[in-house]
Amino acid sequence: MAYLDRVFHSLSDGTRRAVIAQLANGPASIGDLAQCHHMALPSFMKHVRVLEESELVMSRKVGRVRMCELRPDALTAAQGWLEQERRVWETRLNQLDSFVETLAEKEDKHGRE
Amino acid sequence: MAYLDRVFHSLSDGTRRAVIAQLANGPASIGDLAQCHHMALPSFMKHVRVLEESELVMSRKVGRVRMCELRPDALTAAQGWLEQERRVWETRLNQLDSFVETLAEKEDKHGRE
DNA sequence: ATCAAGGTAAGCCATATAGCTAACTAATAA
DNA sequence: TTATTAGTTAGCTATATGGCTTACCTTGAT
Repeated sequence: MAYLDRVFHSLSDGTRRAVIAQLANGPASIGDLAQCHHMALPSFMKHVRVLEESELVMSRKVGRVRMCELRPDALTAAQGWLEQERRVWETRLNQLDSFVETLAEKEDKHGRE
Repeated sequence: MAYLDRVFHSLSDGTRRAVIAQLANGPASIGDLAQCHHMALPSFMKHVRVLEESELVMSRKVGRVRMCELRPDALTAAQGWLEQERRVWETRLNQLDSFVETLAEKEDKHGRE
């Protein structure tokens, strides 16, 4: 699976988006996260693994608890893709606009002849 | 499934992202899209359906061919979510920064005492 | 040294996904 | 009117997902 596939797949789950939102406010342990989403620990581990594989989150063990935190550049790839596509789209719309405008001008001239 | 779930899920597939990129350059029929991705028509229909259910794409039938086009506001929801999360994250970092700075100042003062 | 707590591994289950083929429908071209 | 073309529906397969439980391992507290 490609990198962007993993990123967007990570984001496609409400629980994982909530985790990201939560981690944006500071690190948390797996236990904390699981408890506050009313989910069994192993279930939550999977989410954390997905988030790590998409490089949105990183974690390390301190004693027997694993702390998770958001990666600094977490969302830039996704944002980058969206922005680029939007730019292409808007550029095309502008071109269409001016094309239609040109047409209208010609129509106009034609009308006046 | 929630709206954002659907949107990000749509974007989590390379083929669908390619379709979006393609449609940003103008409308296309299902047949066109399928052919240019070397895929059977019915397989492609599923992708188009997913894209429509996530409100990224709309389509209508003209004669016997179905034309697909990007929705004007397609990517704004996804962009919005990303931007907001990023803002939260950066705000927190700034606060941390100034907190550390304050600490450093106090340390400094303390040192001079 | 022992026990509790937090995490991890393994494996079960129901559902969803991404692809396919084959059969059907509806619009167009000959 | 008959073929051809473009979509569509139905159904198959293999794999992935999101949840669970149960058993195990490590670390920290008593």
